[in-house]
This record gives sequence, structure tokens and C-alpha cells, in this order.
Amino acid sequence: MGRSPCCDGEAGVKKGPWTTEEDKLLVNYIQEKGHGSWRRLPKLAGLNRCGKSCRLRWTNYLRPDIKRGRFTDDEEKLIIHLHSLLGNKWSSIATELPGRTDNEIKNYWNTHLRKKLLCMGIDPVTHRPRTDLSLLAGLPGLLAAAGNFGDSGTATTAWNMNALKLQVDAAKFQLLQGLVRALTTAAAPAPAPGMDNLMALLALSNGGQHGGVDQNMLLQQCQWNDMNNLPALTSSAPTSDMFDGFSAGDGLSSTEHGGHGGATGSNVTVDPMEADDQESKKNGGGGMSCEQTPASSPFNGLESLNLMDNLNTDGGWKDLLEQVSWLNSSEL
DNA sequence: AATAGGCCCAACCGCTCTAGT
DNA sequence: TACTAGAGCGGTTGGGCCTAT
Repeated sequence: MGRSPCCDGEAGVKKGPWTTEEDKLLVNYIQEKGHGSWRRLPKLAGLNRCGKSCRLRWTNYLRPDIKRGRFTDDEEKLIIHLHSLLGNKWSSIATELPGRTDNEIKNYWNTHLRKKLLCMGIDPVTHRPRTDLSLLAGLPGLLAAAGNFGDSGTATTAWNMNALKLQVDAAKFQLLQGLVRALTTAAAPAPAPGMDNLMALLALSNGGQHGGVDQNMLLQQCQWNDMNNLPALTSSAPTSDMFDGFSAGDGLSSTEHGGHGGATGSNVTVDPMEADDQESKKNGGGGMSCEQTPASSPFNGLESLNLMDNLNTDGGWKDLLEQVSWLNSSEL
């Protein structure tokens, strides 16, 4: 046990980037004799490096079976899935991706996938929707900055402000998360919108011409949450562990939906009409009723909003924000 | 053209695990 | 059983590259 003395006491051992000459020496030696003892290898191969450094250079870079280039969609999907199961066990994950090293996967996770999940409102550690609504607090400001409040005439062009788009998207995801959470929480009162409204939210992103939520991300998010399987509000009270069944294992891919609004997932549809139909069937034909809005609710229910037309232009997101905030505060 | 800032990734560090004695 | 050496793993860093200003 204890720390390896490797490298520690070796004065004059070279560190830093490897030269092509060193690479050549290492490759030639290993191809000829195998690596054997890494500790003895540097001396035998004529390298002024520590064994650890040699091993790392070989396993992460020089090994002939290493696959170079971009990660494919399938690989990306697999990494996310495996990470949801194994956590930061990069070496275990790497064994399932031939030609990829643990270091490469780790780097890719930290620089790309982690951010991607965060943007989707998914906690990259738990692989569950982020339940903190911290981003919501910033949404009004973001929307205002994007010109979405109070001046509907400028909304469309303002929504194309690239500088704000990502932040706004992230906040909108939080908003959706809030809605889903409210819908699935027993304590939540009735004024939440029905699933058809959620599907209308999805439709908002259609074509992206309003600069709305990134459609792929939304589709993934909704598929992730298995939204279509959420209970109707009119049904019996949902359980508090409603999210427990969600995992990263199903249908997550950054590009598999093609970016053209074509959901290939089994339970998500892009067409709002189709979505409404499906929801109607699921909810016994009537969808979720907002008639049950309690007197205590400050709102009349989002069914009064024509989401598709109004959300981006008449402060709809603001209304939605208030609605969700209210639902969440009453839930707590 | 210069520069600042952000991103990416190869490499390092420090710890744990495992096998051998 | 206790100890040690060596290997492996995950976290972190630093420097090169790219992009925006």
C-alpha cells in the first residue's frame, strides 16, 4: 500500500510533452519486447522518462488500436448511458468503447457532454432533471434583455439574439422542469397546464424561427422525462418518487432526432396536433382539466393561453414563469 | 495586427488497489 | 499477516490553439 515512489525520487527525469523521437523509442521498444515492467522500461528503451509517464503515453496516445477523431453519436449516447450507470468510472466506461481511452472519454465528458446535459437542465452527476429552479430567477431578466417583455413588436428579432439564446434556453428548460415537477407532485394544486400545453411548448421550438428552445434538446428532455407517461392531474395523486424511474438509458442522443423536428423516439411527437390527440386519449379524451383551478390560485390556468401563438410574443413565458413559481412555492 | 479570453486535451499528480514476498 | 512495489485510476493543470474584439 501507500503511494508509489515512481517518479518522486527520480531527479533529472524529463517531464512535459513527448517528442517524436521519444515516441519512436517507446513504440519500437514495446513492439519489439512488450512493455513488461513499466518501471524498468524507460532505462531499457533508452528514455529519460519515468515508467508512469511511458505507460500513460502508450495507453493514451501511442497504442496502435487507438481510435482518433470525433466521437460518434452512438459513442456519445453510450458514454452518457454508461456514466448514468457507473459514474466517473472512466476506465470501466472505456472498456465499452473500443479504441477510446479513459482519458479521452473523461476529457470529452468534461468539455462537452457535461455542459450539454447542464444546458438540457439535467444534472450531469445524477442524470436527473435539475430540481433547483435557480435559473428561473434569471429568466425575466433574460427575457427582458431579449426584448421579449412589454414590447411584443420586437420579440421575434430579439429572440434571435445569439448572445442570450443559450441562457434563455437553459432557463426555459428549468421552466419546463418546473412544470413537470408541479404536474407530478401530489401537493401541487390543479391550475397547472395539461400535457397538451406541454406539447404546445414543444411545438414552440418547431423550426426555431422564433429563436425559441432548441428543438433537439427539448425533444431529448421530454423523452428523457418520459413525459407522455406522466400522470394526468385528474388522476389519483402522483407519488413523490415519480422521478425515480427516469434514467439516462433511454433514447438519449444529441443528434438522433435529426434536427429537423423528426422525433424518432417512441414516446415523443413534434406535431402539436398529434400530441394533443395522444394526450387526449391518454387523459380519457378531455386532457387535463383546468376547471379544477382552486380559488386560491392567482391564475385561471394556462389553458387560457394560446401557447403556440402567445408564449413568445405576449409575455407568455413570463406568465408561465409566474405560474410555475407559484406552483413550486405552494408545493413547498 | 495585437491581444484577451475561452476551450481543449495531453500530461502530471496523488491516491488506491493488487500481487508478490 | 504485514509490508512493499508496481500498476491503474480519477482529478487537475498548463500550454497551445482558436475566436472575438
